[in-house]
Amino acid sequence: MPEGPSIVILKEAVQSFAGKKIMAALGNSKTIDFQRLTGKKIIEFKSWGKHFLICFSDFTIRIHLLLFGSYRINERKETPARLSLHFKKGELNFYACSLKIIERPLDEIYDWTADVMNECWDPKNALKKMKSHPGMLVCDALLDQQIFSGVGNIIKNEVLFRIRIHPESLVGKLPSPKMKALTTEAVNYSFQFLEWKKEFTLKKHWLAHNKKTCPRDHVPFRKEYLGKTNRRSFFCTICQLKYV
DNA sequence: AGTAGTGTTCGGCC
DNA sequence: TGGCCGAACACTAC
Repeated sequence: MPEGPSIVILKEAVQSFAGKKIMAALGNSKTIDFQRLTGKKIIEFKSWGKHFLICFSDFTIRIHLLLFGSYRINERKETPARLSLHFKKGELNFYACSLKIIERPLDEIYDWTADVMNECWDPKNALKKMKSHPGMLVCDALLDQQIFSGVGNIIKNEVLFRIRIHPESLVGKLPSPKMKALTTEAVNYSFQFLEWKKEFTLKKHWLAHNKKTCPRDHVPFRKEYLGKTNRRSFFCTICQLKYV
């Protein structure tokens, strides 16, 4: 489910509920006051990276699907919903997700230029942020939601393979064209991810993630748990250069 | 059939 | 004070 492009798919899928009034709200969430939602009109749906945002006139529900979260539109699962929104016609159900009410205006909270899928995305800001952390590993930089909001582990592995950079390269040691390629490919692959996910052909197009052999050099991929968060990294030690 | 993982937060511990 | 670690979430795919 949950990398940025999947949230864009969710946002598109729920558009019919934009502008609609919530007739009833329920679920097993401990952080949501369901009373507050009933009778409220959804102004619009937004997203920031992996955050899905349901906007009302005076507050916003932030939904994060984490690793296992899921949703159903006009359908229900067996398990109890964390948040279930009922409309005059249809319903929207979320499961195993993290919910939070945001009271402040979103523009005060979110840097829209950091979201690789957003039209406000600005690579100059990403470059500036990376330059302020020269000792950071590129694998950590790509997963840093303040720099590349929406990028997850699959996108990280695919981007680094495509631009031939070793995940343990230091941000400050990347030649400037490689820095640029990082920002360009993070966006480019995210939109390819979006299209392939819609076609249900995402996995078929993986070149590195979960793969055994490098398609360029025909040698085994390294599989290591790297970076601050010890996430799975698949990389080729021949074609992916380590800048240190 | 068991296990790891597209992610993040939080609390405990050193 | 801060960084590191495990737990929690609950399901699917290999």
